[in-house]
Amino acid sequence: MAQTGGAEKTGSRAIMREETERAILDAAEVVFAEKGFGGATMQAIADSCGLPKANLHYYFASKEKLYRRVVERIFTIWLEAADSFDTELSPEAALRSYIARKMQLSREHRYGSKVWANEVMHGAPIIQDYLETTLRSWTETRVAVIRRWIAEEQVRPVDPRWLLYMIWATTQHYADFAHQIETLNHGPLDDSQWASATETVCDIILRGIGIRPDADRPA
Amino acid sequence: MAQTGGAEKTGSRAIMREETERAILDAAEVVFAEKGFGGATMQAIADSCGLPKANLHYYFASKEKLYRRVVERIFTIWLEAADSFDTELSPEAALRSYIARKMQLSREHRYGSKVWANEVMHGAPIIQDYLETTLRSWTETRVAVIRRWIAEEQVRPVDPRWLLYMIWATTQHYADFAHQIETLNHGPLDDSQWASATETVCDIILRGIGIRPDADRPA
DNA sequence: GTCTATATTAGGATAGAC
DNA sequence: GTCTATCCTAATATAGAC
Repeated sequence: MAQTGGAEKTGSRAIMREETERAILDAAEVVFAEKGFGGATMQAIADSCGLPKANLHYYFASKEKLYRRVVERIFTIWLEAADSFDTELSPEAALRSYIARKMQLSREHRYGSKVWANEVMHGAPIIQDYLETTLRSWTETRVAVIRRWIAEEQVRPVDPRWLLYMIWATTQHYADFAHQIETLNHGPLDDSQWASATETVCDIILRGIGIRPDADRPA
Repeated sequence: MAQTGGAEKTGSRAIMREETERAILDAAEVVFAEKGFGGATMQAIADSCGLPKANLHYYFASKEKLYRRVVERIFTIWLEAADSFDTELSPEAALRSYIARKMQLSREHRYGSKVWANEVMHGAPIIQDYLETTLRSWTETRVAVIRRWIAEEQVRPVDPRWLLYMIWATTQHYADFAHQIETLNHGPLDDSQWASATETVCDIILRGIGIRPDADRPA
């Protein structure tokens, strides 16, 4: 039982703690995504990671604190993905890599996306400050870049905000509405369907803002 | 007090009942949208429409039955809007009117949209049958129409499903993520912003699928 | 650190007077 | 049909043994 007294490995107590916390956070993310904050129960989360309910309260003082940690973890992942919108690149390259990354996130972090969507839909009680600081400043820099592209006539004149919202909405839809998509698809999307959807989203948006992605390809 | 015994107007009892039901449903829609099913309480709904909690149970046997009625009412509104995708029209006219109608719905029925999004995100426990019947058949007819447009070379070859998901996602985003949009916008969108967003969404999508909306306009 | 047992409160639902 | 008072389950949170 390395759990109780084991100090045979360097820092094993701290590591054990982190591993347990991570297991709880993983389980909580799924339960919060599927049931919402109000519908989720500590019992369900505990069952899902095979711990007694009381242990959750040992690691996280309250349901709300646990939820907050889940949301913060998701925001971090989103922020990293946001970097793939590289303002140094051409409009086509920057938007393609950003959209592709967001689609990948929707596939790999469906539950995180749902928790985020829930949080925003319910008025962002926990992460309002992130919206007003980090997200706002990220958005403003990208809006400025898109405006520059428009001024340089690399992109057709469109309001950059509506463009960004379209990218967010479309990519996140594949996570948040996965259940609806899978119902219509008679099952989960396979690799080629994900690739096709990503390609189509890129192409429609790029052409939509006046970039011809396959201008140099044979018709 | 026409409420108790009043028969002085034709069918007043039935009318009173409908009015009360409607008031409860309206309040419930907002509370379910803002808190989710699990987070919503009968007390909050009762307070919101100024009735004692017990009256809600007189009109709706359980919280779940009330929720079901709210979701069904929303689905009806959505279905009517779906008719604005008129398969007789040209691709441009059909898609423009459909997108515009969906944007209008997002503006006028923000809470309904959120309830729907919540329901789907949580696995559609209540409306799974609608997804499998009504929504699926509606989708299949539209997919067929778009395929015909593609065959006739009126539309660039894109998978019709990804196109429909993009339209749904983008338009519904303005309702479901209204809080985030309003945070970034320092307040609600005004009339001209809604018009501009609608126009931009139409233009990007139409151009994206190979239709030049302003081909006949002066540059 | 882990787990069993329990305190406490919130919330769905109902009984019964009016 | 409306409202007050209440029942009862479920869920958060904690106490305390191990």
